[in-house]
Amino acid sequence: MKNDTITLRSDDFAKWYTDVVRASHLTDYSSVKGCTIFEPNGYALWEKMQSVLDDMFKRTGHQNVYMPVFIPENLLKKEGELISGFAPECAWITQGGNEELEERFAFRPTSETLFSDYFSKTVKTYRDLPKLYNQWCNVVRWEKETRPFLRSREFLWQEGHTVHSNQSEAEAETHRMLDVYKEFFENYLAIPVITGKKTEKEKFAGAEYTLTVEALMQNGVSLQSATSHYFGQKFSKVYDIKFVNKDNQFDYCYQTSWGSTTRMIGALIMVHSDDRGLVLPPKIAPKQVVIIPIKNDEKLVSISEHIKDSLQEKGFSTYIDYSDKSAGFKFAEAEVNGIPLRIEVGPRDLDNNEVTIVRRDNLEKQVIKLNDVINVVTQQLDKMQSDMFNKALNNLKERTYEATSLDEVKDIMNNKPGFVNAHWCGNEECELKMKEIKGTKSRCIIETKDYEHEKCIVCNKKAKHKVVWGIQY
RNA sequence: CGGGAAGUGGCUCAACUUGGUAGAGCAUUCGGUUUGGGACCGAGGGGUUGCAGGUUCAAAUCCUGUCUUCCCGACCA
Repeated sequence: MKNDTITLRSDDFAKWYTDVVRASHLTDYSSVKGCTIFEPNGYALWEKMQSVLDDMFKRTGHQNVYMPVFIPENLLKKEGELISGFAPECAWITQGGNEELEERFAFRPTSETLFSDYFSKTVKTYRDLPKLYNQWCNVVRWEKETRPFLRSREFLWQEGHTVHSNQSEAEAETHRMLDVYKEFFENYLAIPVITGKKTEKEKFAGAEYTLTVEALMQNGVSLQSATSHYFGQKFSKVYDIKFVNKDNQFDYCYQTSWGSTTRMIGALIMVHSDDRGLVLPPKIAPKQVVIIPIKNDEKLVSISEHIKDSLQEKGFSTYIDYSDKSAGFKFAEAEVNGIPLRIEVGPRDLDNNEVTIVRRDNLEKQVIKLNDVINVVTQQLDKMQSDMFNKALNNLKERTYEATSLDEVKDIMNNKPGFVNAHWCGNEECELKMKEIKGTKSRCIIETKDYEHEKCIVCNKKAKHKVVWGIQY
């Protein structure tokens, strides 16, 4: 009998998603709405993502810091756009011990204000610049509707905050970090993405502009997966981040921020997983290989251990399932947990000096010689990584459309939703009109000149942009 | 925040309509046999029915409130 039954993707995608999250023991619910417990499997996955990203940040010259969780109301409110964007979802601390606080504190929903306040104290001269900081932390946003990883009241993330002496350097940083995210998504998470600028309506509160990484889920719904913002001097003027430039003049800094969250775990699930549970790309799977002795037999176990040692020596994260469950149970469990490769060590194969190796993504079985284990594992993990990317890329291509009328968009979104490329005049009313079609929103602006002789898909007036549209999670 | 559904041992659910000693399967523990797709036999343990209040001789069951989860919309990573 099965422990956890997973709803079929085709029956109910949303239900399937939460079933996979639970069945693979990534998270469990806590008693506070929208706050989940990261179970060992889920936290290991986050740690792996952190370590890869952190390494990429370090290689691009960033340093980690840590800011407090509390933001005094005054500090938060200095920048008007930011507070109007975040005020509705702030959690406030009003009491300390038994004393009512004179000024309430927000639990950080994002830390621009804290970083800006800090920069205003520490940046004095152009020689102090740039400052390239990042912090790993939790943030709180009091969401009304919640869903594991995709939308929760507390979530884990990384937020980079940088200050520069000039605009071009800051803008270059904004683009550079977008590229870092893109590389991370494509090379590690095996998720093809589109990138571009958000429209005014969709940009981050307080940013001059927002660059975004957008991914497409198996069901054609799009997910904003990471963002990089250019602030110009907006915050530096409000928070007084001044420095003396080379000409001995005061100038305000140019700032950026960029972030990615545990939502990426949700993307990973919705892009790759299947009706049996989690499917993880090898480069991000905390455990890459599981060895399953078919019987609890001394010889099988010692060979399993030998295989494990040699794989670990080569840097593959490997473990043996020693439990005395039946073989079938262990297979199923490895599958629901998304272990990329499984090696079955059983007496039948062993008589021929062979083992069976099974890939999680396509469930293909291969009987191989013991001597070939390392080669085949190396090869198959590599192949699996690129196969998963290509499969996701095919879905993306299949679901990318060009449209010139609202009827076409309606047709697409009702039948096989995805990314719809269409021209747009730049007016918010037309964005809102698109939203009436199953909540279709602009994902990002495509950098192209091809709008020049085109008309807005909604109002038929002269187009200003070509935009990717999609239904969002 | 609107519309719908649901909360009963760890999990999936039954009993609720018509109030009257809370039940099953799976999981778990012990013993044994097993082990190539979620094993089998035997014996145990585990629940003040989400929480709070009300109605009643009596509440899992009826009423009110509240919290949490799921699905669908409006808002955001």
